[in-house]
Order: sequence, then structure tokens, then C-alpha cells
Amino acid sequence: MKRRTTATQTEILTLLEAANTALSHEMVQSELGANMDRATIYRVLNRFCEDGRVHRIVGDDGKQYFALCLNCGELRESHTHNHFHFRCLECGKVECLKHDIKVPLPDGYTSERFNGFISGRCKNCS
Amino acid sequence: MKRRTTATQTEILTLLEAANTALSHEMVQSELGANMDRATIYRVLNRFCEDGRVHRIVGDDGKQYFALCLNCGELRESHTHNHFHFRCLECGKVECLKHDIKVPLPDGYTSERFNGFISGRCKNCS
DNA sequence: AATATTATTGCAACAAAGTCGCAATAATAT
DNA sequence: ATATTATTGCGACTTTGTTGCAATAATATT
Repeated sequence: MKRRTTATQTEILTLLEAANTALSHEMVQSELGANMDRATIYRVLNRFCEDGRVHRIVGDDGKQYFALCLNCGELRESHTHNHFHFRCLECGKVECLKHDIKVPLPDGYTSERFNGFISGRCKNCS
Repeated sequence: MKRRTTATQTEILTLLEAANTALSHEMVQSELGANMDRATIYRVLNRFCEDGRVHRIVGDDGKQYFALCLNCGELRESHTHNHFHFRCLECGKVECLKHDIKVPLPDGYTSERFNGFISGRCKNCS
């Protein structure tokens, strides 16, 4: 499946770059207008994940967030996104935290996906 | 709102104790039979959370899991559940990991909820 | 430049997770 | 034994996310 460049995809990508935070489908929708199809947004974001351009975080609200994650650029190839994400309960922003976290697993356990999430109040909102 | 003891509640509590892992609504349902009402299960579990008997974790599958968390008994009063949870992608078990994790937040940020989640393969399934 | 190929889109339908209102039931208090 | 009210069960609903299928449009082919 060779990828094609489309308007929708570039718009979403540009938005993610500009945002500098992790965005939910909802945020993308409301930024890019209601004329953009919901299913398409999901498909574009999922495609970005598959291609490793974006990583997916599941929030403690059960929703999916997507981020380019500029903080962990060097690690992107290796697909280890072992950093936390912070969601401000006030303004809703979801950002990558810088530190990489190591969690000791019991013997014989192997990790496939890391999902660290903290919510609270960001600097602006506290 | 004074609490009352009911059959449903004790059943669920007993199940959580026996399980020694975190359970989703679905797991509770399938263990305790289809005759038990879905909404009731959710309400019971939410009540347990409010009462501090159980804590809620949101999985990287977007689902809620509930655990007595025997590992962190001493901490229960303080309501700080800063430990990770591990879900085996094979057998589906969700367990509390022992270690408490400290995540450094940027200046001015305050934490309200911690949700650490790792999925992979447990000892039995790898 | 015109055509063929097929990735992507838009729409509708769907599934699953979770919540809520309301009347019926059943634990506790009187 | 009765009154009070927390809990249950049912149904309806919302939100998130996915999927099938026909239409559209980006690339490859000639």
C-alpha cells in the first residue's frame, strides 16, 4: 500500500506540528472544521501511527490522543515512547513530558506498549 | 448517603479479592453471570472507588479496570496509586506492579491522577 | 496528455463502553 | 410492623472508534 499525499492529510499533519501537543480526534475536528469527515480523521491518524510519524496515547479519560512528539525525536525510529503525557484538567492540553521513564517489570514479563498518563493542572491553569 | 450491604456488592467484592488482579466490567459480568445488570455493575464499581476500597485504572485499550490493589494496601488511605499496571495481551490479566513511580513534572504543574499502564506478555504467556 | 490503477474519502451503519432517569425492590431505621 | 431511602433493573442515550462500500482523486502507465 503506497501512500498518497492528500489535502486532508497535510492539513492534519500541519495542525499537529503547529499544536505542539497531543490532539484527540475531537480537537482535530474542531480545528479543521465540521466539513471534515470523522472516519477519515481517524483513518489518517491511524495511518500516521502505522508509519511511525505519530504516536498514540490513551488518556485517563479513555480517549486516544495523537502526537508528533517533538521532545522524543531522536527516539522515534526505535518506537520507544517511554515518556509520560500530561493532560491539564482545566485547559485540556495534552503534552509530552520530557523524561523517559523506566519501569521495572517482574521476571519473565515483556513490554510491548507503554502508556504513562498524568492529569492535573498545568502552569497556566494553576 | 449511607451505604447498604447487598448481595451484588458482596459478590463483586469477593470476586475482586479472589481475582487478585484488576477487573474490567466485562470480566465481572462474565464471571458473575449475565443475569447481573450492566449498569449496576458499573455503579457498584464506581461506588467502591468513591469509598476508596478500589482504584480505577484506564487501560491502553481505553477500558476501565478496577482493583483492590493488595500490593499497595498501606498506601490506600493516602489515595496515591502511583504504580503501574500491566496487562497481558495474551491472557488479558491486568495486575498492579509493585514499584511506586515518581514522575518529575515541569515547574508549576500539579498532579491529580496517575495512570501508568504497560501491556505486553506475562510470565505464563511468553 | 490520456487512461488505468488503486489509495483515499465520505457516508451510513455498527459495536462497545459507559452513564442516567425512573419506577420497583429491598436494606436499614423507627 | 412500618417507614425511609439506598440500590437495583430496565431502557434509552451519548460518545468513541471501526468498517463496508461506492465515489473520488492521486499516482503510474502508455
